[in-house]
Amino acid sequence: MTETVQDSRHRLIEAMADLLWERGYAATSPRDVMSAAGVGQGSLYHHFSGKHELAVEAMRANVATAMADNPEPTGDGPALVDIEDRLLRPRPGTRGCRVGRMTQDPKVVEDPEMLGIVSDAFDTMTARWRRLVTAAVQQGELPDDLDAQQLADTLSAVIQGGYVLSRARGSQEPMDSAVHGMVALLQAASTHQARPDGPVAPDIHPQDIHPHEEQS
Amino acid sequence: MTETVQDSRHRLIEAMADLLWERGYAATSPRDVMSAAGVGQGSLYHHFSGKHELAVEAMRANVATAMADNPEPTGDGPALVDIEDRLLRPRPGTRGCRVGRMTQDPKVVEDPEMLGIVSDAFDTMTARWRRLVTAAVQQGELPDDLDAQQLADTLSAVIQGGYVLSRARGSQEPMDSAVHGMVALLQAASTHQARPDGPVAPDIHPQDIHPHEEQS
DNA sequence: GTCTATACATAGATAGAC
DNA sequence: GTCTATCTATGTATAGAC
Repeated sequence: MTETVQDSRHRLIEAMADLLWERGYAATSPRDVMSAAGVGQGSLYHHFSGKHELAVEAMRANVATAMADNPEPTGDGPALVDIEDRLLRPRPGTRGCRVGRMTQDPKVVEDPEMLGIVSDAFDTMTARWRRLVTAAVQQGELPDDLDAQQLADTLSAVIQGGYVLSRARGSQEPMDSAVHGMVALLQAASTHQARPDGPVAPDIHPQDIHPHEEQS
Repeated sequence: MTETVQDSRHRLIEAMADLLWERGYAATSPRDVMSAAGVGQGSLYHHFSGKHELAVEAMRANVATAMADNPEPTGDGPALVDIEDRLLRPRPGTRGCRVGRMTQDPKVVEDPEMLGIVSDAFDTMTARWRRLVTAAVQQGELPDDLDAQQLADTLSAVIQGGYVLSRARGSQEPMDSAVHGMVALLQAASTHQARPDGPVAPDIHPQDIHPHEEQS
């Protein structure tokens, strides 16, 4: 709006977003945020009603970042390859997931507004997985008796669980191991045992294709 | 040791164990624990040096509970069935995992003693999964090019991620969906497409069978 | 808009009576 | 062994100067 575009406000949101990721909501104090943002007491309570309102803004920012890191698939190319690429995308195991982390904070889960942000984010992410699974089934790359919603939840869970394992061991290794195990299992389940290259003819019944129903 | 066997001490550990599960370490205050245990200030600091020492004891108790809920497999019967049974065991999705929950608490992860307890627990759990996978491969129920350690991490991750999804949505459903998706994928990957009943002859190379190397 | 000063509750632990 | 004060530091927010 103004010329300087409320620099302190942005700094506070960025700082809170990082601290939410690193320590969670309950363990982050207003003082921590102001210190990290390099602003005084007054700025926080001028721009926000308090810690809660600032955290809501910061949580939305973290969700936006997570979304951008795992965007809606383009849909050209074989879907199974898209699934594998998505699984193998680099992820900072020991730092944890910006969004999934929030689910362990009782203060977040008890708050409808904050929980809603997290819940919607997972709905969106799972929907992206589900469309990829549906496409892979339609392209004949996965057995057609697989339930797309279930497998989408499984794929989301592998990622989220990978973060938990990596934090428990203080190492990136379990995250990488878990996603590679999932890739191997998908390939084992694939009806096309070892497709060398080239696209696949969508030779199976084109039934359940719902390309856009993000969120709920 | 004594006759009354330190009732307050046990009550404190039980109360702390529940609160660690429900709220985590950082968000649980000594007062909360004493109140839940129904004891006064003095008891806690008589039996323990402070919150940290009590939490360590309580964390060990939670690990023991989690272990007992998912015991070392017996090893008779088809391993793939054991894997599926273990996946489908009832789990309180919205409450989260007593052990995995700890990994999101920076205070826990930064503390070598507490992190060690959690880390060892995951090592043990993953080792149980790994032996089941190895057995299933040997019995010819899963393709022998699967990496047992990787798939074990995947299985652990599905459980831990299921908890995260269930807490995000405030519903048991995603946990159940995720594990069912994993079961379906395992069946799709199974080299025995639909074995009606009866045991399986272990007709494949009996090579890599390491029955006992719990922990590290 | 941003700062410093202040206020009040809670976290975590200690002191000392019984 | 267990209790009730008590203590210091921090969390969270307000007041008011600039």
